[in-house]
Amino acid sequence: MAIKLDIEALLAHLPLFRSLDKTQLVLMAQASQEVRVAKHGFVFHRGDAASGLYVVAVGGIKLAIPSANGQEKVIEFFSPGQAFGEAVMFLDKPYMVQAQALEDTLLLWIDKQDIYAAIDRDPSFARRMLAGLSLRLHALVQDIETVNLQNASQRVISYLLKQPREGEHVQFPFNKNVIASKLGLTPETLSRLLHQLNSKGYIAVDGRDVHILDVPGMEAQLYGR
Amino acid sequence: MAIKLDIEALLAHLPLFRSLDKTQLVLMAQASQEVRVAKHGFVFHRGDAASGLYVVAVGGIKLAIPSANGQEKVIEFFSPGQAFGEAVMFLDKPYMVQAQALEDTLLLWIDKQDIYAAIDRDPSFARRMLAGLSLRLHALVQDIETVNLQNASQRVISYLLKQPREGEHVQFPFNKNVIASKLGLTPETLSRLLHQLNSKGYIAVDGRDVHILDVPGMEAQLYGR
DNA sequence: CGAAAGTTTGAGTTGCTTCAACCGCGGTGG
DNA sequence: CCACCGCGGTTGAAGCAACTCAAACTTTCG
Repeated sequence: MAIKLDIEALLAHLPLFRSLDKTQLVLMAQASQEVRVAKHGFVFHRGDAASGLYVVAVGGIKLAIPSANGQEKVIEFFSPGQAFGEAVMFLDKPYMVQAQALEDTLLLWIDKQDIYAAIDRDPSFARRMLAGLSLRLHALVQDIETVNLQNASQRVISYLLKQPREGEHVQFPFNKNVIASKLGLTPETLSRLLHQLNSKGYIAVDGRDVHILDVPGMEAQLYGR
Repeated sequence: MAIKLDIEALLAHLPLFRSLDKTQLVLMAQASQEVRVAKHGFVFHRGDAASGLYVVAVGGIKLAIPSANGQEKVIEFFSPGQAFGEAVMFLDKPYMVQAQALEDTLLLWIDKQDIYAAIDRDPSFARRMLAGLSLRLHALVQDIETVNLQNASQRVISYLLKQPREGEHVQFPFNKNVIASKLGLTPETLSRLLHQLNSKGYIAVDGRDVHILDVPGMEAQLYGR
């Protein structure tokens, strides 16, 4: 974990900061702090006070809602270049989710005040921020849609089809039990459904590797039956 | 539906516009247009292009995701003073939800460009906008929590406890039908659960009127068992 | 190489839905 | 004025999709 990084360069190609000019970028870079979190380590817990936002530089983060009985519901994943924790920052509420590292992760942390300053200096930064939040909102609404309007099999199918794929090849980025939670399923159910889609000839499963064989057939499942 | 309204005064006490000074308020009022929608009428459908935001002046609106088989999943309700449609405005995507009037409703519509202009003129307006979106996001995450982590009975209980109540009295603002959809239940299940909570002595149901009798007992249901 | 974590498979259970019938009430037209 | 319709709501019975529990198998990693 001894990575030396050029914060300014890193920030420069984040969507969020792309509109900033050189001067502001330098200010932002100065304002940000490195945070290192080991795999399975927590960035924050539910109930913690929010005083800034995080940007993933290296690694991966999952946001989840913890439940009483040790369960958790995964809300979203964040990979390098993505920001999280911005939403709560603008409210004066504590986090209602927890953030946990899926692998050894390097984050940048930027204080609320510095973000506010950037908003005041540059309206187009405010717009980017607004667009970012809107995107997040959009994704959540989609999640609500899948959980409420689609059955287990359809959820798996739409997840697979939504994954970025090279050719017909897709790979699960994390443990299946984390994916299952994101989809609102138990790991057992996910396993069974993958097996089922496999034997129906829609996909070919091999561990975390999946080959999508019949896109039209799968899409048909999302509407018919 | 022949209400004459003072747009400026109306806007003035919306949280969103509260920070605007007199000059800007006038600009905003000039930019906004009245839109009238009869009960059950649609403000927009899924797939429509979004080019501005709406503020409820009189009446009530529900946002919902339509599904193939004529079902729909209710996402949120909006009452006078609340704004909706802002999120999609910042993205260049069509609406993924539909907005329908729950009663005869009067809306104000403000064009995207005018909102952008206000953001550019006044950073504190941008902040309010950000806070508004964050709040929306927060609510959605809570919904995801209830749907995924609580059973049907707990969902009804938390809904009842969340409703604004005068003394111990609560009233369903709409058809139980619509409430059920918001909670991710069928109307039948909602009816049965209300009956059940009634006979257990937690509440007293009379049509749309509910008396909350045993708050501690209900809260206990959210954790235990 | 061994322990721990992740995954699959099987069997049994259940919470909620579905389907269907029925009730009560408000509106409407004959 | 009353019969009728239609809609929102309730109640009952039956079904099923997904979960729970449990055990075996596989991969990961110290």
